Amino acid sequence: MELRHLRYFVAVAEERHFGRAAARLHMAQPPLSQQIRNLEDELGTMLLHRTTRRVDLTHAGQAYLLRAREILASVSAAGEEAQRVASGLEGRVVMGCVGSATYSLLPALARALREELPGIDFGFRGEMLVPDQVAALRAGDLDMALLRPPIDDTRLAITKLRTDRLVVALPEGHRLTRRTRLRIDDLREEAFIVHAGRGRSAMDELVTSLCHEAGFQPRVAHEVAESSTLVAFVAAGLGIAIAPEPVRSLGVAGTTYRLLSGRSARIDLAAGTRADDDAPHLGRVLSVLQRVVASAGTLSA
Amino acid sequence: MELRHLRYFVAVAEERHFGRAAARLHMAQPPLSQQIRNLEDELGTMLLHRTTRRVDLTHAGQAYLLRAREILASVSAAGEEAQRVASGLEGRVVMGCVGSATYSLLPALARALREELPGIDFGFRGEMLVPDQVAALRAGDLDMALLRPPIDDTRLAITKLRTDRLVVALPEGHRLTRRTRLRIDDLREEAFIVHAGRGRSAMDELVTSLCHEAGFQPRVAHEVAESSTLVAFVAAGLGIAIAPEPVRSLGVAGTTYRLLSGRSARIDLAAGTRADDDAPHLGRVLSVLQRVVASAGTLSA
DNA sequence: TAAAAATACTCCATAGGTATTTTAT
DNA sequence: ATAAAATACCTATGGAGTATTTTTA
Repeated sequence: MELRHLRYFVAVAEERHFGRAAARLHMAQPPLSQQIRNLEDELGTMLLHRTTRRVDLTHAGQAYLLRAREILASVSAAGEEAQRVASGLEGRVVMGCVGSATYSLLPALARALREELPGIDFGFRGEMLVPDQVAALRAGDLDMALLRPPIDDTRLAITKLRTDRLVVALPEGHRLTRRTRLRIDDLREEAFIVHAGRGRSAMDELVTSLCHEAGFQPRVAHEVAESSTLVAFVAAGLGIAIAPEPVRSLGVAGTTYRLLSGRSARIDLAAGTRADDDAPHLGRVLSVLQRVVASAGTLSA
Repeated sequence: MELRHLRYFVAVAEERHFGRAAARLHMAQPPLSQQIRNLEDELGTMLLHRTTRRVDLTHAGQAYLLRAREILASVSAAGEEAQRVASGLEGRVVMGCVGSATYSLLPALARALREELPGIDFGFRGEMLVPDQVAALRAGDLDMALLRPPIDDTRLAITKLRTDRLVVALPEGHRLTRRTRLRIDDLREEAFIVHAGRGRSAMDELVTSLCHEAGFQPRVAHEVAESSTLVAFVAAGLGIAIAPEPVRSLGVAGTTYRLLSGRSARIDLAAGTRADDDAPHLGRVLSVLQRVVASAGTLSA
């Protein structure tokens, strides 16, 4: 049994004439008759009812014609699908995102990806902490993660996407809101609200090191798991927080932001994948990602 | 592109080793490598990543493996389906039934058919009048009809199933209920409730001819479209009706039945199909039908 | 009797086999 | 050094062509 048999049978069934079917198949009539006979012998069932005047499908032949067409279409589709997979136009990506980019970047990214790579099936998980992203990537639960370096894991490939400035989130009416820019030293007496998870996040490490540089130990008032909670706590007057500039886009009432000065008051956004993951579509996803990241998700350069 | 290519690819993908795959396929390794290469050339996509130590699937290969397995399974399934169709184990039958057999015969028949011919897809339409059945058969809306002969249409094939006795349906307390058997002549003064539709039904023709034999014209009080309505009208005291014995199984409160004597007080039940319909499953359906009809649907021989 | 499918045969393209080389670990 | 795939070349099965016969409407 070969696809040839199906192609020949479909031709004869459609033409209802061996001669015309043979012409359509660019072959002579006798070998076509022979192949159809071989097919019927192999199936153990007559598919055609022949007279010299007319070729008719038997009931079995009618059923087989439907299936044969489906199979031939599947064979073509399978080849095309393989090509799309190879060229990175088809595939699945589950993408994780740190809290600070979840609300600003992820929606625009999801829209752009669905529009520009419609063949790729996306899953998104926002508000993830970096250590969880690393574990999920390695476990295969994520295929790509938008995270905050540094990442100390050689099994992951990290691509830097952009650098975000840092802002201080202040409750409305806070005394520091009178200033347009703040230095880290201005926060010496403040209560800090920080992220907490199963491990230290890059953002928290940075905040701690910035304070140490300025010669003080930050006073941690609350630990929260999500950026939205962080901002809500600030709005509630429970303390202040340092965050990447994109959290401004959360726009929670009662919170004001001020840029933090200093060369080191910056944090990178990067994309992480498994270093051994050579899925062809990841390259395409990454290039869309780089373009979207450059144009959206931050309010200034 | 032939099924051979898919079979070979599946074998190599599963064995992850050209040599073992070739052994499984009862062939030598070089022609197997050759065919896989031909497949990849035709698809324009690498499916396997070869080293001398390991054969791995590319991403395109992984996608293609799934499709190839599906296609090979479809090919087998298509052959088996064709055989089942040819042997009458698969197909579709829409079956019509006259009102007088709808409630007694049809449920038992449906159960038996679904049990004994699970591969066949059945549709049932009960309470049909014979002229409508004939038209529906010819239009292809029905494939088989349980009807009351005679049928005067050479394009239909009629198979007699059994002969039903006739009963008189009487309102409870009617004077004739004192007798155990009735002659047609006893009904001379009664008001008749008869079937009506787009044409005369066999049952009505028979009632009229029985009365004429007895020397009177039946007085028709009401015309109804369904057997259930007929019996309900009798129960309501609107008249009497003559019907095939199986209508007894309707069991409507307020109606009593008495057998009608006489050699001609009988009517056949038959199955009708299109004479040119040679669908293999019809024979199987018909034989189940004959067995069910013999054992059920009538209260006596 | 005429149109079309089935036979009978012939040929050659290519699937498959054998021997060997190349390659990556 | 070795296991395994690729290459080169050969063989032969069977798919396809040509000529003819058979069938039935």
